[in-house]
Amino acid sequence: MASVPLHLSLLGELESEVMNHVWSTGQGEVKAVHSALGAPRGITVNTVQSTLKRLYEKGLLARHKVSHAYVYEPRVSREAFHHGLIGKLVGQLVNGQADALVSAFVDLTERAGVDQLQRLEALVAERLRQRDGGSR
Amino acid sequence: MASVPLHLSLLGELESEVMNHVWSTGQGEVKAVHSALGAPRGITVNTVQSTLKRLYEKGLLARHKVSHAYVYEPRVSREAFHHGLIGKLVGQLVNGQADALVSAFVDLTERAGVDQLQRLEALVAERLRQRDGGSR
DNA sequence: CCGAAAGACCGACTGTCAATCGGTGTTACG
DNA sequence: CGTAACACCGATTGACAGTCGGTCTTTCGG
Repeated sequence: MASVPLHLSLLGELESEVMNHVWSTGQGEVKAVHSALGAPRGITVNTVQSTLKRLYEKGLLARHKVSHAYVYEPRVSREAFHHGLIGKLVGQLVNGQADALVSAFVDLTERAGVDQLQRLEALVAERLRQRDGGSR
Repeated sequence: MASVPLHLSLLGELESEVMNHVWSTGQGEVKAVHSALGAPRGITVNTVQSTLKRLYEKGLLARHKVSHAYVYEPRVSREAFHHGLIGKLVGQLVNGQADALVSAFVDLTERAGVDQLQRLEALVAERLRQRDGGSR
């Protein structure tokens, strides 16, 4: 019935690291990113620049010129990105059987610690409350 | 601090459909799979066979000979596969900030319906109970 | 025992995409 | 105006998936 295509647009190795760097430091100048990630890898500044540009073209980074150089900065937060990713994955995987997914997730959360489990509980409770007495 | 590589081994288009077919019908003979998925696409039986084989090599399908032909069957359940996928994704994404993830997930679950939200609640409650009074 | 039919494999191509550079313009500044 | 710094474009390499064609092997009715 449901053919599940399964198509997430993930990032490559370098791309991921670059995004993380930019997300962490909140900003990304080619030189800086290269010093932090490129140099250790022994790759050219050029490569880093291309990657930054690709990320920009993918809409994950924003950039603006300062003098004649570009300065990049995140366009979507790490959270938003992850959120979207998980959303897509989940959407594609679960085409009906949300059950399996939910329990799978609880498993994961549990592994992350009891505190997270409790946090999850609180969140769910809140949502349900909003639904119940909520408007809409 | 944490560089998040981000590497999920997803399946291709055809591969996904084949897996779904096998999961649904519980079984996969080349001919059958081809009739169901290949023919409509206008692709050769050969292509389907290659795909089945690749899936087998990836460990997702098992197979055994019946006469001189192979009959495939799922080696991991759809649930297990999804579980694993989500687990990897989550594991790679969240390297510390489990928070964002948890709330993101609740969002998704909510979108799936209140019933799922309640199911989630029940599950969490159960886990917490097990932890509390549980052995270990 | 023999040949056709069914099926499994291997090798080869194409297309997509990330990672990488080199080479070539461009621009800000002393 | 020359140079250093930087942006871009184009090309290459290395995965992979999707697709086949060609070929070797096994099974089975005569």
